[in-house]
Amino acid sequence: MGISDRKEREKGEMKKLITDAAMRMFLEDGYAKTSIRNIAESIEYSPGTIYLYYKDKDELLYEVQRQAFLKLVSAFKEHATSADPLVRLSQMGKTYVSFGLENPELYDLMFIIRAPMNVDCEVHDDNGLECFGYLLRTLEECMASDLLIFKDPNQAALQVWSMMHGLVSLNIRCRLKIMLLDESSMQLVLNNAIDEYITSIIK
Amino acid sequence: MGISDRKEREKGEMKKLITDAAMRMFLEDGYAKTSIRNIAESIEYSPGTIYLYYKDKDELLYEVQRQAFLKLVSAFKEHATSADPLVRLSQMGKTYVSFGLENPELYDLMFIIRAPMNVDCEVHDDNGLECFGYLLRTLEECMASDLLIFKDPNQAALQVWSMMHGLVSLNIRCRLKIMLLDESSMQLVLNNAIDEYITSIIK
DNA sequence: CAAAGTTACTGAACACTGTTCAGTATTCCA
DNA sequence: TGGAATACTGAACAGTGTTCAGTAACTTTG
Repeated sequence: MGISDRKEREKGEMKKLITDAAMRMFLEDGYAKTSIRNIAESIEYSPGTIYLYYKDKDELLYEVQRQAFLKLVSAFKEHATSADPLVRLSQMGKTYVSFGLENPELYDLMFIIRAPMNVDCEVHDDNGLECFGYLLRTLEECMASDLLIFKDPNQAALQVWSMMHGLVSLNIRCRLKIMLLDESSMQLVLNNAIDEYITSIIK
Repeated sequence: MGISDRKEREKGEMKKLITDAAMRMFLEDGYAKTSIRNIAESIEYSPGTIYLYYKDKDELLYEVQRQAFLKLVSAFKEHATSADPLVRLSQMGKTYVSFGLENPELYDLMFIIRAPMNVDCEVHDDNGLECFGYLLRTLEECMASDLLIFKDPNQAALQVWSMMHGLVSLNIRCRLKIMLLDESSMQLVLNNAIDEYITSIIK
């Protein structure tokens, strides 16, 4: 049956058409300001059509999230490659923070917003699991050589991630304006914070 | 003129009536799920009336934010009172995280959400300045006795705050579900993280 | 005390939002 | 070629923040 194969393929292409448009518009204007009608208009379909491929706006978000986490993993694979796990940890921190500052809308939908329509706090597949695993393995490698102050790799991951997420999210939400830094020195201050933090957790 | 005095007073009372209702409903259902119509209904006025006292929904948010920061300051003043600045720092960390976990919707509107209607990243008065000052003074006191590893109090505040905010906000947004902890052990893990972190920044 | 002026409030209306679904047009298979 | 399956539409529903002409109550003035 070549026809049902083609149908399958076309369905996939349509889903991709939608998520690509969604990704583009989420990146540009953010999740909240992008409406289903806008997405439909940009791909020249009616609003109803999108619901034939995605259950609701949240499901569209999860799909874009999935791709966003792939992007983050790629960034890690590109910039956090040192054989030395301590150096790699530092590279990961800087990669993570840069990723957040360079893609604020993407970071937003990955880690900050809550999808407003449905019930919160569901686990969404393996979104981010690979990223977390990447961090966990690096920390385990560090701790195998007794290089860090932590007792438990999960505790370590929690703390490192919290620090990096704190830096990025407070910055994205402009809560650091309270410190009266100009934008140019911000990147410097953040990098300094990462370095200082990594130093402080080394035994 | 006693009449204009009364008018002034009545205007204040009306504003308080509105913000009290808003605070109650934001706390219960969150900012996004609370509509102007709901607030109006709960105080038995028409939706338009609210706009005679507050420019828009954001201004209502800022007012509630102001009160929320007062609450946080009170919590500090109640639970972070040790004369020893190091102990006080630890108390502040635990108070901050508890505050976040016990009032997630309040924490949300203070530090996480972005008001969706208007332009972002404006500085909103002195919201949170007192809280930040409280932290800064404690850190300065610690550093005056050369107790911490930091070089600059502002850098110190940035890092401490980022860590605490990271812990709370990742938890509130359920991103720590990836670590597969049950809810009861979460508070323990977080407290442990705070202790470990404070220890790691002591010289 | 009554008329005029001021103020407080209303609720319909506007332009949006996510979502649904009866109806239509197209494609597929017998 | 006719009937079934599929793909898509766009109007409609219930909700949102916000505005504003119109009304009702209160205050000041003649």
